[in-house]
Parts: sequence; C-alpha cells; structure tokens
Amino acid sequence: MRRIAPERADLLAIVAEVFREHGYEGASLALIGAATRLGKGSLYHFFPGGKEEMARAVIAHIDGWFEDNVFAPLRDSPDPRGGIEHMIEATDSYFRSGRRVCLIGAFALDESRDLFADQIRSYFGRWVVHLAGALERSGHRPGEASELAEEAVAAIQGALTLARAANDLDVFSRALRRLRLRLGLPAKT
Amino acid sequence: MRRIAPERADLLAIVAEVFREHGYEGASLALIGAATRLGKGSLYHFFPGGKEEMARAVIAHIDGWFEDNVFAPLRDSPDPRGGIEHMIEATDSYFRSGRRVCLIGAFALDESRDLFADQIRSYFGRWVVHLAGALERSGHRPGEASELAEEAVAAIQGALTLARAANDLDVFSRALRRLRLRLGLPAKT
DNA sequence: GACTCACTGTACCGATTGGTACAATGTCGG
DNA sequence: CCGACATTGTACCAATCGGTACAGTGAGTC
Repeated sequence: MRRIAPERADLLAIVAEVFREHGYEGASLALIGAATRLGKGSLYHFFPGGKEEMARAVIAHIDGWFEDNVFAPLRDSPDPRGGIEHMIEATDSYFRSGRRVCLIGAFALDESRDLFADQIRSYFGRWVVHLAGALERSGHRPGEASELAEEAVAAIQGALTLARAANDLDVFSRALRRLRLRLGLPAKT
Repeated sequence: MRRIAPERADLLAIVAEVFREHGYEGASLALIGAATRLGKGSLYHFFPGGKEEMARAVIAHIDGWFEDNVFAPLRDSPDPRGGIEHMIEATDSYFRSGRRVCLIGAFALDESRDLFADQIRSYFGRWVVHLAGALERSGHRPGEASELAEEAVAAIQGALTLARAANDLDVFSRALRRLRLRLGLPAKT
C-alpha cells in the first residue's frame, strides 16, 4: 500500500502550518491528519513519539531554516550590513509579510513552552546573539549591539502579534521599515 | 448550599490566569473549575454561554482594566508625558515585570482570534490610538506619533514573548527602559 | 414559617482526544 | 519469484472534552 511518501520536509511544513494556526493544544491529530492526508497509522509511523515528537520535529525544522537563511548569513557574511539586510528580507519572506505567525513565539506563550523550553530558548537566543554579532562588526559597541539585537527580535515578534490582532499586514511591513532604519540600513531595498 | 460567592472581578481574574497559562483551547473546564474551586454547575450559572462567554468576559475585564489604568490616563492626563509615564508603570505592574503574558496577544496568535476578533482589534487599536494622541500632544508630528505608538505597543508584546522564551525577566525590564527613552521620558522613575 | 431564588454538586451525554495494535498492501533488493 | 520492510487503513481503547439536566440547599424576604 506504499503511496507517494511526501518528502519529510514537505510533511513537516504542512504539520507546522497546523500548529501555527491552532497552537499545540488546538492542533488535534484529526486536523493534522486532514491537512497531511495521512492516517494515524502513517503519522505514528513517521513520528512514533506522537504529537510531541511532531512538534519537536517541526520546531527543529523551522530552526534549521533560520539557521541556514538567517543566522548563518548574520554570522558568516563578510559584510555585516549585508547579513542584516539578508535577515530582514528572509524574515519578511518567511512570515509572508505578516500573514504568518511565529510558531515558536506562539509556543513560548502558553504552557507548551515547558515542553519545548530548550528549543525555544535556543532559537531566540541564537537569533539575538548572531544579530548582535553582526551589529558589533558593523560598528556598534558590544553592549549597545546586544540591546539593539534584542530590541529588533522583539520588534519582529511584537509586529507579528499586532499585525494579526489588527488583521492588517501593513503593521508588519511598517515595522520592518522602521527596523531597517534602526539597524542602520538604507531605507529601500 | 450557598457559599461565599467570590466577587465577579476576583472570579474573572482567576479564570484569566488559566487562559493566560494554557491558551483558549488548553484551558479546559476541569482546569478552570480546579482553579476557581467552582463546579460546572456554578460555572455555567455564572457563564451560561460556557467557555466562550468566560473568555469574552475575561477579555472585557482586562480591557476595562487597561481602559481605566492605561488608556484613560493617556487620553485625559493634562500632561501627556505624565500619561505616558503612567502607561509604562501600569504596564510593568500589570505584566508583573514580564512574569505574566498578554492574554489578548496570545489569543491573537492562534485560531481563537477569529472568535474574539473584534475585542482583540479594539483593545490593541485603542492602545495605539491613545498613545499616539499623547505623543502628538507632547510634540510629535501626527504621522510620526502613530508610527511611534505602534512601535511601542509592538515592542511590549515582543518583549513579553522574548522574556518568556528566554525565561529571563530582565528582557522585559530592558525593553521598558528602552521604551522610556524612545518615548522621550526621563530614564529613571 | 412559607416562598423565592441564587447557587451548587452530581450524574450524565455524545463527541473527540491522543494513542495502540495489527493485518493488509505494496515496493524493492536479491 | 521471494522475502523483507516501509507504509497504510481500520478498529479499538480509556480518558477527557464541552455541555446539559436537575434535584437539592440554603440565605433572605414577607
């Protein structure tokens, strides 16, 4: 009965969307099954640890994406400003200009945080640290760079919340525009 | 069998804490009952509309608190800077310096937003509008005041997320300190 | 003392929850 | 062609979900 097994990455992307929209508690196996068109048999074959393993895998997948597309450029780009610019564009693209919400940020808010505390802390921690590094290399003093990085990551998270609350995508793009200026980037791309 | 009926405000505060910690889906009637020490009979007596009415009442209660302690001072204070200072302190106190999370912000993230969309939009909308008004009266140009207000409210929401993710209260107090400067307030209280 | 009515505990409802067990179905390497 | 194994649907499980029904129970009122 072997079917066209979806690539694990595709599968994780679909499951991520369910968690994103419904939260950890709200994402029932029925919803996940419907979204992936996979029965419980398949779901528990791929994720023997059940819902918790699914969530863990989804977080790791997102983390990997940010590692490749955001953290690495911040860390490795010879031109720190270029890395920061890259981060802003990747962020805008990942969150679909505010249409999408940050799964990991959402998990951080309710009690599901306790289950995934390490992964959540690592994700945001690395984001702040690598951004601070790039800011430092682009001329900011260390302490100032750390504060600015923390402010920037928080601004993104807050803008996602506010954009969804207001149901207005412009909230997010305005936030990114301000962020550009604040981080010392040219206004327009 | 009439017992000491808790004040409705106290009751709502307890229920709010359950929603805050577990989210709308995660807050089961069993949890709410345990926290309030009220059986289903009592719960459905006070909230015939069930869980949804409880959440609606809780949001309204929080909204009322912010109306009295944040929005009104921003709107009515003869000295706009004083109103803004008042907002910062009320915010710090309400969120217990980052120990607490914003219920309404959390609801905005997942699908429960659709149920309470109007209340959520109104809450954040009024916060931004009244802060923008105070900023305008304290000398900012209208457009600039609106952007700054939006930035400030988003910064608070983002800081709450980040503080909980990092499990580090200092994240929140640092954010409030930056906010003071950004809004043109003296550094220390 | 009778009546009222806000309040409460308990039993119960069907639906859904996350999870398990397993037999069937293929696909693939040999 | 065969056996191994990845993948699947289905049936099933106890626990819990949100919600209803209702018979009390008692404090206040006349």
